[in-house]
Amino acid sequence: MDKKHFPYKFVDFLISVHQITDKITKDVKPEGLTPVQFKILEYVAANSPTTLSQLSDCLHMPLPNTSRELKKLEEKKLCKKESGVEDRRKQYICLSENGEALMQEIFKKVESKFLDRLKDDSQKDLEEIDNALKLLYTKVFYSNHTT
Amino acid sequence: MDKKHFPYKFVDFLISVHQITDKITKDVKPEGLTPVQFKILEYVAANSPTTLSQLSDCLHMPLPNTSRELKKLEEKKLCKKESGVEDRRKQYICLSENGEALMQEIFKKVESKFLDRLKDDSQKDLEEIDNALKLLYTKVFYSNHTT
DNA sequence: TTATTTTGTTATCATTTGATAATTAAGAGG
DNA sequence: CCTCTTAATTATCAAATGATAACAAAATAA
Repeated sequence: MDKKHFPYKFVDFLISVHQITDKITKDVKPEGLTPVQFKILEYVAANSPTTLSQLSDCLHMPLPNTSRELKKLEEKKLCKKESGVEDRRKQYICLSENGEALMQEIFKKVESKFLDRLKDDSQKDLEEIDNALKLLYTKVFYSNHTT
Repeated sequence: MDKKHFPYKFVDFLISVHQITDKITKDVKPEGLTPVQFKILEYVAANSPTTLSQLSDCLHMPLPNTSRELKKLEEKKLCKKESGVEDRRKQYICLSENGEALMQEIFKKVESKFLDRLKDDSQKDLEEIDNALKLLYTKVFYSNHTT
């Protein structure tokens, strides 16, 4: 297979995405949550239900710290923890009702800020963008839970 | 304009990109650099030359802290600082030779890890992906330096 | 049964990062 | 000249995060 390298660089793309996302999410982040706590909420929102170990693995933070931060999130009534039935060591983690509401509101704001950036684009442009998002999502930024 | 919302959600895309990128850059990050310091290097690599104020603005960190961390980066011989000629208050910041080399090596590794994910794709797929990256870059994740 | 592994908790300490005030130096404008 | 603003530095303290050890409880294997 002739794998000549891309004319376009992933790194450029990633840095750009990262910068814009940072800028947009900046004034959307709720008060009273530390960055790490927000990261956890984000992860749980996208991968619910999950376990402490999985959280710890995927967010690259030691289990004791994950446990500590999750405890705080429970105290803030944003997360729920529940022992598994088949394996009672495992703690299954979900967002609470409050947590769901919070994250949905935040996601909605982010979504609308991005759509604002596209307000001068034609319907055709929007469709192209939509297709590009889908394509990259399925072909590149898929997550293989096998590793 | 009929701005019906996208079938595909930006937030899903962003979270996915963020997770994959995190995973891929994790074992690429150099020893002896704190996360913030790496973030600074990344920014400088992409926006060189820049100033302390700009760094502070874009990375959402207070100027004194930016100054402190940059000083450490200078001590590690990864950044250079130079007073402006027209306005001698401004400090223009670039990567040093070492810094350039370090970041290029890291970017290269990230790049190749992404290409690894695509090793089973056809040439046609790769072209489509390349086009999608370009499209999103120019239409969505462009940075307007005007704000 | 006993030993071992997995999952998570609690406690503790070091490091990193955030936040703020005080200060210096240079430019802008009166 | 003097005042005001901007860019950056230094110092300091609080808060968040990282890292590690010791422990407990449930599953698994011997």
